[in-house]
Amino acid sequence: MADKITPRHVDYSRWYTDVVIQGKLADYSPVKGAMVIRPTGYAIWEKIQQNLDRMFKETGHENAYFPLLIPESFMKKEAEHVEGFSPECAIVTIGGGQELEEKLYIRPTSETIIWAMYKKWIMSYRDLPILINQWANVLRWEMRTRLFLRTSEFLWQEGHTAHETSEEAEKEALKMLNVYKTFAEEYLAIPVILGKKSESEKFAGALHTYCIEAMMQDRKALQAGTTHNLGQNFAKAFDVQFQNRDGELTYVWATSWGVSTRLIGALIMAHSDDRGLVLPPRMAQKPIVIVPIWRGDEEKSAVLNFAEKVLTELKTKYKVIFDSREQFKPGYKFADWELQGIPIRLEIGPRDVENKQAVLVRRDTMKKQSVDVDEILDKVGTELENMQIEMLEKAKTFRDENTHEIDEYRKLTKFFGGKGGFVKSHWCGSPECEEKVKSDTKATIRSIPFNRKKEEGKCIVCGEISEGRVIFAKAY
RNA sequence: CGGGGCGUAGCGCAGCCUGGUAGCGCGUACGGUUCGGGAUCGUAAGGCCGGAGGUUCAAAUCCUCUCGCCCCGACCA
Repeated sequence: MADKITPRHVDYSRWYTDVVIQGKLADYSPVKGAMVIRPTGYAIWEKIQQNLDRMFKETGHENAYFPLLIPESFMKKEAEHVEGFSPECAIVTIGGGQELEEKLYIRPTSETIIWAMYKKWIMSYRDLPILINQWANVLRWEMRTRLFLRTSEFLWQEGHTAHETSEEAEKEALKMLNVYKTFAEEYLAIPVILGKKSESEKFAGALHTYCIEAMMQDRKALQAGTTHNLGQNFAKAFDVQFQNRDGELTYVWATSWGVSTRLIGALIMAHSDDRGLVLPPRMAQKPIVIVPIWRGDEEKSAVLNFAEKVLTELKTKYKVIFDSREQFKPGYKFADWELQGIPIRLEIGPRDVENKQAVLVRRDTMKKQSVDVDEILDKVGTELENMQIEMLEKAKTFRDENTHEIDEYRKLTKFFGGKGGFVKSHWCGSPECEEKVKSDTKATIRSIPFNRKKEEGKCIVCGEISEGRVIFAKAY
């Protein structure tokens, strides 16, 4: 605990790891590439789950659970899918001491097993739509892993829907993208750009992949969530046909969509500072900590008495941490809770008891103010709301300040050789031009934004006609 | 898979070159003084020196093999 966090400007990557480890969010496990999510970190995941789950249900989805193990033959049915995922799969070959007749893949994603089941369940248009979500763990054998951002096993939710028409599937993919956007902005306080992925970046087996893309404090992009219009690819691979309203047999239209524990990494990298985690109030399981301060027994009882009254009042509305640990001095406690991102700290010492006040400190701004205990409930409420809003604003300002329109290739390569950020440039749509930028700068097309201006331009690489700008950035 | 680094107390490390009683800091436990920004003093507990084999009177240290982890690249949510 005495360890200091490496400041962001010294080493961003070490800073991130320090925040995660010292904030007790996660720890390295004995299994390579897999991490342990500790209670403080898991509480954030639970917040993500609670809110998204509610939003999924409000949009008509229901939860189900499919098996962890997928028969090898299923994995091989959709050509692009196999190619995309096979290299990063772990495979079970022995069960009960016996070599298995058919190998079982540990799911890297569940499209295949789910569509095998949908074949059984879908006969008629009357069986549609199916709107199922599952909360699960998946495994992808990654070469290089980073806490939360890329671990071989991770937790996520995956929605898998089946529809009568192409239009309906497209609508669903966009609807869920908007659910993700709302969640990212209103809860995580991370502004996101909605858009479509280029061919090379889309999901293996999808027609289109949509994404919400966010900027981290090192100006790199992080894909925070994706939704896919799978077209009829999986229905064809698994032969899922239904009798439509005209009595004809047709293939089902599909979507899938997911967000993962990576969102916790995004949350950390978007807001935290050199003191540690900064949580938007809505993501804090316990948004308030009270730190009583005293000298000697006499003060101790007076302070604790007073502080407990404040606690009782706040508890009517919030979950509150009351830190009366004897073995630590106040300064230590301040640092400790700052590390864990608690949005509001209330310091209560002898002076405050005398004035019937408490010192309120906001984690994001670190600004202190004295608050009368009579109005403390209101004041805390206002500050929590303000903090939620201001954190989003701050992140948005940062992103906009680091987003630039660039029209010359030389400037583009120079930009990514420097401090980087988001670049809006014209692109003709060819994979070759996209690839050239990638090999020259390591930046990729993160998004073809929905809201881009219709604008005649010339591709920044080849000079061919382009109808709008796309976003280039280095990404996690 | 390529490059680099490292395995010694819970954590971070020194000791290894030049073999000879395993050490430091932090943390932990107990006691005292402290308490408005990471306190301090005292006492104590805590080790198959990653594993196997070899050399030697003697190995954390020398030799061989092996296992694992971390960081940087190519791949990926």
